[in-house]
Amino acid sequence: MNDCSPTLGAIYAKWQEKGLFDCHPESDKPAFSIVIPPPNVTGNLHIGHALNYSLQDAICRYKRMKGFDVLWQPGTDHAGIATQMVVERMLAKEGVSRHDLGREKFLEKVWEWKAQSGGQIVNQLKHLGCSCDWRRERFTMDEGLSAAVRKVFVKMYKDGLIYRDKRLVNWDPKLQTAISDLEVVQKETVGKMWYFKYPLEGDASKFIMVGTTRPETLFGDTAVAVSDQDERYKDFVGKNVLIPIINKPIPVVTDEHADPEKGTGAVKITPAHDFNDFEVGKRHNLPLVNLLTKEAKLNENVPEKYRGMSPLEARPIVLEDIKALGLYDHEEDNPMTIPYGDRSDVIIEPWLTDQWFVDTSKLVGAAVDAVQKGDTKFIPDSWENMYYSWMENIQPWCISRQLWWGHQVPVWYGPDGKIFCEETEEEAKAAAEKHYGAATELTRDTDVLDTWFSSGLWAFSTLGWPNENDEHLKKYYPTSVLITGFDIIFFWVARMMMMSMYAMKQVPFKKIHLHGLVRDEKGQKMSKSKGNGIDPLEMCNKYGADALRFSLLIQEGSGRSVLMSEARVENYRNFTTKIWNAVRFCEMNECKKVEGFDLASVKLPVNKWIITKLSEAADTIAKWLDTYAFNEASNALYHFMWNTFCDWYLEAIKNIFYSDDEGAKAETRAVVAAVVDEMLKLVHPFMPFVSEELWDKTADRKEMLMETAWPALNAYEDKAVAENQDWIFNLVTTVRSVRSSVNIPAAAKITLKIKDATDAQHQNVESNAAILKSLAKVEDIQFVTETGAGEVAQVVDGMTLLIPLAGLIDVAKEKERITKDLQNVQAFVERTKAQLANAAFVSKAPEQVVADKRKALADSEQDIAKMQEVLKLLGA
RNA sequence: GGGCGAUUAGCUCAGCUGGUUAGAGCAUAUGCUUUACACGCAUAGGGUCUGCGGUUCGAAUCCGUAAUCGCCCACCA
Repeated sequence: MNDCSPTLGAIYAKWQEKGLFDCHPESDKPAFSIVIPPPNVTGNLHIGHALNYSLQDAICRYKRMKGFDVLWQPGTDHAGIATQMVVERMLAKEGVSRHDLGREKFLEKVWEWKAQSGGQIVNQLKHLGCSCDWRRERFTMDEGLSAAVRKVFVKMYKDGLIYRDKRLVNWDPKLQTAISDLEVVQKETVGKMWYFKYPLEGDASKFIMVGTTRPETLFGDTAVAVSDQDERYKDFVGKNVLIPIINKPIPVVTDEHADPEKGTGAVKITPAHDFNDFEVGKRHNLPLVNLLTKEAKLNENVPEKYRGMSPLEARPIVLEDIKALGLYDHEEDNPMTIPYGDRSDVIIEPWLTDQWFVDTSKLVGAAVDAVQKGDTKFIPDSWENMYYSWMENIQPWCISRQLWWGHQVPVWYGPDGKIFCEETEEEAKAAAEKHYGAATELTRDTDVLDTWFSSGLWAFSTLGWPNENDEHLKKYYPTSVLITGFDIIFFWVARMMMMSMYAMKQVPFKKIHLHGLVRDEKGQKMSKSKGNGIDPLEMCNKYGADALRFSLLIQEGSGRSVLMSEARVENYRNFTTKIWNAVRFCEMNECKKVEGFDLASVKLPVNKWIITKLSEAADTIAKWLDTYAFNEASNALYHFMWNTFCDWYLEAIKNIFYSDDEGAKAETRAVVAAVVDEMLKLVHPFMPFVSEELWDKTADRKEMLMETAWPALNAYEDKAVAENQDWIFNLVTTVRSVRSSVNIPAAAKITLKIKDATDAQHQNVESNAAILKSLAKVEDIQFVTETGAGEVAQVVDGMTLLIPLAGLIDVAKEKERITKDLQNVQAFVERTKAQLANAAFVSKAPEQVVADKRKALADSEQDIAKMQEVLKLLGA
C-alpha cells in the first residue's frame, strides 16, 4: 500500500485501524453480506478484477452508510492447475521437476511459494480501496475449508452422488490430467475429411467406404456402423470388414448413430477415442482399444512404426500407407471444431481413465427450483434462461484431477480395491478394520479435486461451515448478493447453487448480479497477444484509484460490456479534480461547518433549491444502487455534482459572497458547508479516497466519512421553491442563448426588459434579480409594457424578453431567428391541434394527457401571437 | 442446428409499465486568460430511433418479419 499514493495509503490504513471494514455479528443491525469471487492466489490484478471489486466495494460502502452490518468476505482460491504450473515453472529454472521432488516435497514448495509471493492480489485490492473484512481472509486450502470439502465429498459419496467410473474423459496431455467439459474450448478450423475403404473379410472385391477426420485412430476401430435403414450396406451387416494396414477383422453393426445422409453413411467406430463411438461401443459390447499414452502419443496397440508419434505426426504416414494399399479414395475440406484445453491450449483427447464424477442430474432440481421460486434472483434476469437451459442439459461433472496441488480425494483403497470414503484416514482405517475384521493397510487415492469443487462451497465454507453454530454462518448466510462476471455462470454460479442446495438446503445468495466483460475502446476483448490491455494499477498510479473506479462504475449496466481506455480514466480523473476544486472554492469563501445549523431554518430560495436537489440526488442514487444499476447511480452523482452543484449553485451564490449582505452570506456559507458534507457522502461509495480526504480536510471530525450515514434530507425539501428556481435558471439559459446568437460580447453587460410577465413570474424574477444579473451578465432588469425599436426579442413562457442593442441589431438576421423559432412552435401547434380535433384521442386518451396537450397548445398559441408581434415591429 | 441479446446523434450509451417538440457523456464548432477549476465556463450544430408490416386515438417503446452484429450451447463419422 504505497506505490499508489502515500495519502491514499494513509487513508486506507486509517479505515482499517478504526475497524471500519469489520463485520459485527453481535450487532442488531441487519446483515448485508457478500463473498468475494476469490481471485487465484497466483493472480495479478487485471482490469476485470478491478471492475468486479469496484462494484462490490461501492455496494458495501453504500450499505454500511445505509445502516447495515456489512460483511465483505475476502479470500483467494488455490487454483490447482494455475498454481501448480507457476511453481513447476519456478522449479524448472533450477532444473528440477516436480517428479524429482516427489509429491510431498513439491507440496512443501507450493506452500513456500504461497507464503512468499502468493496472494499479491490481496494487496492490489487495497489499492482499489476494497473494504473487505481482512481479519476473515480465507484460502480454499485452509484447514477449515478443506474440512468442508472432505465433509461434502464424503456425504455425496455416501448419498450416491459421487461415483468412480471408467469412461472417456477430456484428457489434457500437457497437464496430464482429466478436465471437465467446461474447461474445453472449441476452436473453429478447416480440417479434412478423408475417405478410404474397409475391404470385406474373405472378399476383397467388396468394401465399405468410410469418411473420417481422424484416420490415425483406425488402429482402435472395433466396428463399422451403418444405419439399419441403409440399403447400400444391407449385405455387409453382421459380416466383418478388415481395418486397412493391420487387416484386423471388425464387425459391421447397425446403429442409430450412423446417418445415411452424412458422409458415406458408414462410420468407423473407435470407442476409446470418440465420445459418440464410446456410446456405440457400449450398445454393441464392442471392445475398447486404447491407442494413446497419457502424453497422447501412440502406444503399443499400434504397429511399431507409428509408436511414440503424436496423432498429428502419424496421420500423414497412415494416409500414405493406406494409399500404398490402394484403399484410399479422396479427401474433402471439412469445417470443424477442435477441442483445446482452456489452460494448456493443447488439443484435448478423449481418453479412457478411471475418474470421479458428480451425478449432477440429481442436484439440478433443487438448484433450478430455487431460482424459479425467486429465492435467488438474477440481475439482469435475462441470465435465468441460460442458467435453466444449461441445468436441464447437464452432464456428469468430472471432479478428479491428476494433479498434486489441491484437495486430495478422501478415499482409501483396501488391498482388494474396496473403497473407503471417509473424512479422515483414521475413520477410513476404522471402517476398513470393521469390513475386513482386522487392521488392514490402505492406500490413498492420489487424485485431487477440481478447483471449482471447493469454490462451489465458498459461500458457506468461508463463514465457518461445517460448524453449524458459527455466528457468522448464522448471521450472514445466505449471503445478500453475489457479484461476478457472466463468464463463470456455469463454472461457479451454477455449481454454488447446486452445492449449497445440497449441503445447506438453502441458496448461497439471494441475488446474483452478473456484470459484463471489460473490453477495449473498440469493443474488443483485451488480451496479451493483442496488447490492448489496460493495467489497473498503472491507471491507479497515473490517475488515482477513484478515477479508475468511476470510469468502470459509470459504464456497468444491464450486464453489458464495459469499454475501457486510458482516455476514459483520464476523463473521470477530471471529475475528481472538479470535486476537489469545488470544495476548495467553498473553503476559500469561508464555508465552515456550523455546529447545530438547522437546514429547516434556511430562507434563501437558492439555498432551499440546492438542498432539495441534494435530497433528490441522494434518493435517486440510492434507488439505483439498490437495484445494482451502477451506471445510472454514477450518472446521477456526476450530474448532481458537476451540473447542479458546480455549474448552477456555486455560480449562483457567488453574488451573495461578493455582496455585503452578511445575513445571506452567513446562511449560504452554512448551507454550502452542510451540502458539501452530504455531497461527499454521496460521492464516497464511488470514490472513497478523494471524498474521505476532503471530509478530513474541511472540518474537525469525530467520525470518518466512511462511517457516516447516507443522507436523509426529505424533510428539508421544498419542491415549490425548487421549481421556481429551476425556472429562473432556465431563464438564464434563454438569455445566454439569445446573447450568443446575436453575438453580444461575452463580457458586455446588457439591460433586460421583460414584457407581459405574470405576477408570479414578476415576483420570481424580482427575488432572484441578483442571480439573474450575475449569471446572465445583466446590468438592469426592467418590466415594460411596450417593445421598443432596436431591441432583440425572445418569447418564452408567455413573456417577451427584450434586449436593447443600441442600433447594433441586424434586422434581417433577427427576422430569420424569430421566424425559425416561430415555425417550430407553429409546427407543434398544428400537430397538437390535429390531435385534439381527433375525437378518438379526446375520448380514449387519459384525461391528464388531453389536459396537458390543451394547456401546451394554449401556451404555444400565446407565444405565437407574441412572436408575430415582434416580427411586425421588425417590419415584416 | 438450438437459444439469447443488440441495432437510438461522429463514438459510447440512457430512454423502466406506449402520451417528451427523443436525452446524457465524450467528440466537434464558436466565444470566453469571468479572482475554484482551460483537467475549466458558456452557447451551438448534429438523430426520418436498422428496414418492412401490424396492433393502437397515439409506437423509439408492444407484436410479427427481414437484415446486420454479438454471445451462449450442441453437433460435425
